[in-house]
Amino acid sequence: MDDLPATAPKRRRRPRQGPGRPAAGETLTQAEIANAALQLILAEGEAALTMRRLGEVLGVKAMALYNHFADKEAILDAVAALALTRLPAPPTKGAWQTRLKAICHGVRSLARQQPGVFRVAMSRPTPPTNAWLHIESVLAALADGGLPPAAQVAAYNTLRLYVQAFCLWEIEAARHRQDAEGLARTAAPYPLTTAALPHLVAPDLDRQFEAGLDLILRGLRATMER
Amino acid sequence: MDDLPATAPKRRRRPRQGPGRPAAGETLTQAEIANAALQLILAEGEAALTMRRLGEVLGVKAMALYNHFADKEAILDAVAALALTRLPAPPTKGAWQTRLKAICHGVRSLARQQPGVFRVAMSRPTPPTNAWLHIESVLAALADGGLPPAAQVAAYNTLRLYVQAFCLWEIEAARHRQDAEGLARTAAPYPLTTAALPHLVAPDLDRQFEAGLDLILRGLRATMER
DNA sequence: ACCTGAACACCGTTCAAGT
DNA sequence: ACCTGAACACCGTTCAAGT
Repeated sequence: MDDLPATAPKRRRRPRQGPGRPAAGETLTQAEIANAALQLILAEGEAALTMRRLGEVLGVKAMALYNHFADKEAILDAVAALALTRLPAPPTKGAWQTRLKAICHGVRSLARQQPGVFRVAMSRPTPPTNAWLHIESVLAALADGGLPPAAQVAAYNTLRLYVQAFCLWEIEAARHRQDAEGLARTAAPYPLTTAALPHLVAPDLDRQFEAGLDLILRGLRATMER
Repeated sequence: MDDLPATAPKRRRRPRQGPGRPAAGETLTQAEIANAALQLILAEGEAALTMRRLGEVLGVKAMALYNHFADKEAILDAVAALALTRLPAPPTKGAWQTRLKAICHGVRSLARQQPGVFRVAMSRPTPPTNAWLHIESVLAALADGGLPPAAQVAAYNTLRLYVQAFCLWEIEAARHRQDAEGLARTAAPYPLTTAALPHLVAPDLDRQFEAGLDLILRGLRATMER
């Protein structure tokens, strides 16, 4: 065994390891941290994203992170902004209905690919500024349909709220197995619920997503025709 | 000063204090705990609901709660079930559209009255069994509109997801002031977004809720007529 | 049967100290 | 300028002990 010199070789440079680390300079950057946080959620889930664990992944103590972000909330905001980056570029050609559908499907597929990241992104009180690009594309489709600004926003919000809520629901449903038998028992007093129970307890999520989207788009078309 | 006897007067009976405590027996009950939890959220917000704090409100140590509930999650489930109790009884007469609207408005007003409780209720992975009553009333309205079970469920879910997401959004919006000026700057490159910005940044929430509801109901009517 | 004390294994964050 | 060690004020939960 070697005995260490009085001034032990202090590794100032953090070890480069793990997929979360991009080609790194000598010092931590915000982008590096946000990226590692996203990868951590991707690999181990939201609960794994703690300051100590994130520091560990980056080869640094938790407290070092506070030199680059005000607090954990700020890191989550950065993750949300990063997640939006993964959305496909909004379509620019085609009928307004098909463009809207494409945008919504893009959101859903992102949610399915990165459920934990999606949940984090949705939990942010204010959307990241790079969301404007996608909002613009929705408003553009609605404007093509002939809606004035106020109605564009109302329709945008309706669509957005439905899609977001659906995706969060789908993620949650994937986590929890339902006790179909138990539910049937408690629903017994309600005839219509009982009749519809198979669809309630084991919905075809692809169909459901499409049906909700179609409902809203049909409502939109009816509004425009009037 | 008195010196205490070896067997100090141990107060077995918890003090009766605070609005969270119903007329109480000698021992804790599940209903008592769930009620106190709901009142605590109502009075001090979701963050205040910790096992220690809840015990304190009930005049008991945190660990005593584990005699009545498996864990904190189970308490939150009980709170969710309790919250549903506050929903108005579903309407039984009137056109199916007006009945659906009344149900949705009932949910929204509950959310506005008890935002913290509503958030907790919405965060539960599985809805409480006393939700069937309200589901039945929605399905009944949709059945009156002529929809078969599968379509009833699709429409129910669309409506439910929109209403829930809207209410959570409204609660969140009430919490966070937006920096309108900063948003205008970041949105500058996007003409339609900029044009619609007043509606985006300071939406008329009453109008928005109604517009979304109308959109979905109009879509439903169009579906039925076909 | 129900409640308590002490402890465990965590959190996010502050602050003074090091280089 | 950036990172660290130690500490603070919390969490939910377990477990043995008391009555």
